[in-house]
Amino acid sequence: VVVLTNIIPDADKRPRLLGELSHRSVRSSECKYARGTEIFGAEEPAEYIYQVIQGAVRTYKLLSDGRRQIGAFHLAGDIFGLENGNLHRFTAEAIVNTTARFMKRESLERVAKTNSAMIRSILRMTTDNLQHAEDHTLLLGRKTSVERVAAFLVEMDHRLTQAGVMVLPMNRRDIADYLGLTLETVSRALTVLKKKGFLKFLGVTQREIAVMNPAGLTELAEFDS
Amino acid sequence: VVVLTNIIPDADKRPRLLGELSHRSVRSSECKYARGTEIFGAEEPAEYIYQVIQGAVRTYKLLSDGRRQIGAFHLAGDIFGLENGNLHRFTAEAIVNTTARFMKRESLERVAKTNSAMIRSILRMTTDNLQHAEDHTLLLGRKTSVERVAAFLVEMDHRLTQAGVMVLPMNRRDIADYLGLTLETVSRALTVLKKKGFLKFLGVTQREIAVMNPAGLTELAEFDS
DNA sequence: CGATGACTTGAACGCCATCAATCGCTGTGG
DNA sequence: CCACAGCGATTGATGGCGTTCAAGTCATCG
Repeated sequence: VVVLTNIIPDADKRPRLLGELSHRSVRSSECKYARGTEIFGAEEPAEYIYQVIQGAVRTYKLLSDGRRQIGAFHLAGDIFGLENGNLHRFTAEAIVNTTARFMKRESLERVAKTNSAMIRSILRMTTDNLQHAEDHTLLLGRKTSVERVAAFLVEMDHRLTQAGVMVLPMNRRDIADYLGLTLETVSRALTVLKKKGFLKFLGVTQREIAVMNPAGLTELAEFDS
Repeated sequence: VVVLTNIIPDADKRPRLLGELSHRSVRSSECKYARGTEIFGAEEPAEYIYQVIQGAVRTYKLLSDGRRQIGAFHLAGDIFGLENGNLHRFTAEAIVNTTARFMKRESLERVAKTNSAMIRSILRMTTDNLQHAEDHTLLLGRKTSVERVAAFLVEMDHRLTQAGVMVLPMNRRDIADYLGLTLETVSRALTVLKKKGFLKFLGVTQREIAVMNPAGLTELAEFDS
């Protein structure tokens, strides 16, 4: 499944891609994953950390009977698979055909031992993940279905809208498993928002969405306080 | 509300209390909070970080209409209020009369600038918080009411059972707001677990609980994979 | 074209929320 | 000392939101 397509011997020469993590002594490689394939599994040794170059990734946990909770979607530029223990706590899968860069966690830790800027970067990313997870607990614990979908749209709007249109890489089931709902409920909530005039479907696929009323959507999403 | 009771000029002399955070140049103080009082509010500047010496603390977020989601309970020894941004993301309140130690965040950061062991400690604590939040999203997104209450009991059993009995510091509403339920549903779930013989109420208050069947409870709680 | 997958929509059900009554314990004041 | 208010908790009755089950549409692909 994993096809190595390129070896980049010196990450430092392509500074923008891994952002703060770039460091001359950390080597990284690129790799393509077909739609639907696993990148790493929960409880596997966390040998690498990853950055999405192009495409989209979901990270999730499963219960024994198959119930799934997606913790986050990772889009171009996002880092995922960063663990502090030795094992991955989520399974990661490509949502669409995806290119990811990866680097040995070991190398990162070796650098972090002596380079406090690197530790800071890792801390910063961990904190960002924490903040996202905390906001998500409020959503999952206390928001209604329409509020959840509105919050999802606001989040995705920020992350992938270009020229007034966002093209969702994930299907309704993924959205549902991210929001703690069923795909039918997600669909109904989208219909409600469409009827309110907050959004429009553009293409034939129902995944190209234009937000008509960002303020209304944000208010509905019931963010903090 | 905040009553300063003690100034400890050199944290290093009491190494066990602040654990990994102990450092000779970080000064900390102690303080008592009466049951129900606020320790810090969401969106306030994060001037201090705290450790529970005795008692219990809840940290939560609110929606505009009063819906509340408790993110975590903090018991003796737990650190809370650690932020990487400049503002607190939760409100913190004492659940019962509580003694907490606190120290200037600024001092901590000053030490962290040159002391990589300190950054590591902070990273470790942040990671622990992240892991807890991630497990909690699975619970809130996908578990049934009885599974949630069972998971809560397993968690609390580990953290505060002594001599086979745990004495919960929080009331049913707090538990409900932690689990994304109502207090009535929590009460009914506890009744179900009692009737199954998994637990017993001991005192007159319904907050002293003995777990009769930890394995059964853990299975019901539906932890990962 | 038939098969398949993604999505929507409808109908019925069920879990949990809501509303309400009751119980027991605690503390307070007559 | 006891009546009574107040709080925490349980229990019951009812209702509603989201789930489940099912049908149907549309686009894609063999």
